Amino acid sequence: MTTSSIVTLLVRTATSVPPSVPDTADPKYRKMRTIPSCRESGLDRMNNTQIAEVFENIAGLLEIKGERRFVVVSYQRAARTIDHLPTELEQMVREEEDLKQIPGIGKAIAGKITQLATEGKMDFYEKLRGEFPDGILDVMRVPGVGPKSAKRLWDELDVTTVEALEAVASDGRLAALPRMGPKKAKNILKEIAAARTKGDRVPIARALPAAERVIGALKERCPSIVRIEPAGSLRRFEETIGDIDIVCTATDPQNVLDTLVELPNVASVLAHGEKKSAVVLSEGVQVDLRVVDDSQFGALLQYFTGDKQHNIRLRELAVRQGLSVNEYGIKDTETGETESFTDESAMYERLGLQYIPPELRRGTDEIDRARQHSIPRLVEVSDLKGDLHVHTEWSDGRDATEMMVVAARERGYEYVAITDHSAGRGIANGLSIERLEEHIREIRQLEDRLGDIKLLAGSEVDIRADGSLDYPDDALDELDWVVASVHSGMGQDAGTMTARIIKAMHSPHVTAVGHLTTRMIGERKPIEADFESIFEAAAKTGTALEINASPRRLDLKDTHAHRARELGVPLVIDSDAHDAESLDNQRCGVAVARRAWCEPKHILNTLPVDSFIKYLDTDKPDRPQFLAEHG
DNA sequence: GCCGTTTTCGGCCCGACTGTTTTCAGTCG
Repeated sequence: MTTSSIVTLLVRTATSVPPSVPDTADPKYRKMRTIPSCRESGLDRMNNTQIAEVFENIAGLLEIKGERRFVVVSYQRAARTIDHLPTELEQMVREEEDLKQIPGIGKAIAGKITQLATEGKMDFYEKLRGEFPDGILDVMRVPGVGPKSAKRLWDELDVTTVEALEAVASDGRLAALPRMGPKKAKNILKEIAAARTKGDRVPIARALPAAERVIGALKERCPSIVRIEPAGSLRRFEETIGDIDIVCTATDPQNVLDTLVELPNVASVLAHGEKKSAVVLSEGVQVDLRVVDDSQFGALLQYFTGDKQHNIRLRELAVRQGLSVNEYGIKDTETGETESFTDESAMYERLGLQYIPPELRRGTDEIDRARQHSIPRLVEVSDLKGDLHVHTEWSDGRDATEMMVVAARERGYEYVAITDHSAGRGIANGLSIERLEEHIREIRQLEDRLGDIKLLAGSEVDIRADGSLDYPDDALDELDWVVASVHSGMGQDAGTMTARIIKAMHSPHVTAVGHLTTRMIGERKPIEADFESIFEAAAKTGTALEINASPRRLDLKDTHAHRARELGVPLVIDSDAHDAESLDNQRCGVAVARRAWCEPKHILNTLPVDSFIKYLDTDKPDRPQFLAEHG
């Protein structure tokens, strides 16, 4: 089969699958219609996510208006860049930093950001928005409806909402338009219906085990598999996943594709061809499996890993070298010959680039860094020497202390901190002072008995609403490691919350602050606080900040970890395991750290046990300096 | 609108399908 026919097959099956579309009834998408300006939202200031949303909307409206493509693309790129920025733009504007240093942001966009940050509004956006009905972006975001169609539907049928779109698609008016037709109408109705039933993006906590089960099941059943790997947002470790992309090579491709659609937990089959199968699992997650020739694996993996901006930037670079990158390899523009790549790193190397880990592929400055060969060696799971946030059956964990410790030892750790909840966490069976003392004795005895792993008697101590800690000082004195966390009063205003957390950091007993924002991805919103001030206080007081590796939390998130690292805050990657198996959460925390460009030296628990004990023996405010010198 | 070990002006990623058309515009990833 020729390359092009393979592609045809791939894409044909791909497009027959209803893609994940935004649920237009979801309040999240309603919100996009209005400017989330500072005053309207009642916040003190606009955060980067909100600013990014404004630029995304500008791009959409300009597209409908028929603005040149490259202008639209510029706004889109700026939006994405802003969303990934470690520092809040408001703060950068306040401190008069030069926004034009940010890749993708030039004079015009910098000016617009400055107005947004200082005045809470943007004249350009206000005027642009006034030219269109509110719901026009919702209409355009229905798959199959692009900017041109949205404009025509508005002009000719007065369609300004998804409901109106549904009406004209149903009653034949849409089909009657030139260059539309009955099939188009039918597809749009299908997409609207799909958007209403299908969920949003899936938190990585759900997608990850689902992907692993599928890959495991395929490997077990298909001995012909040569290579099989997750791609797309899962491989880049985004917090939420649209669908699970899996790339595979095998000596018997058809067998692999047939096996997928016959797996027991497959709820429905969306496509089943010679090069691709797509299914929806019973838990509601879509899986796309692509099987290709082993010689093209590198290029295809690169292409399907993305992200989109990264691939665009990579291809731009290739063009300047007289080359052209596509999903089959790298084509020489003059000779027209395409070079295949069995692995990604050879492909990057061919373009004069250092290998770029998937977590860094965001189209910001990673390609420039790769060109200078200045991408650092990022932290890996194997660098971790300990886990400093572990629960047992003494509070709300499932397994016994010894079982947790033995499991930690099996993972090669030199030390582990047992950190059950403090007394105030009644719901989590928090330890009274008496039980705490008893538990400490158990931990000391266990350490003596095992002899080959350092155990730290610790606690995850509640930070109360007023910033005091949930154990008195003399109890905290007995502990080797204290993770202080917010578990209640999460609705406090930003000022109160910030002061509360900083007060806890000033306690000499608090070695780290756990899951700073308390968010649960897709379930619970983060606290509101002045994170810049908290990071500064952490650096000053020598309080480590946790990257909580529970995939439901991932807290610190990547941009926060990035900023904390820049400010010299010691970071610690913790599993927050409530059973032995969850100690493996660490890889999720490591992925967050990698997205924050963290090297082993930035992560406290990469220290070998001797250095780690010296760290704890260091005066608290001097600890960041100690880590900088010994990490 | 952004950007420059070719460029401060003239470029700007790539390949594919669908639905509508008789050669292509619009859309998608």
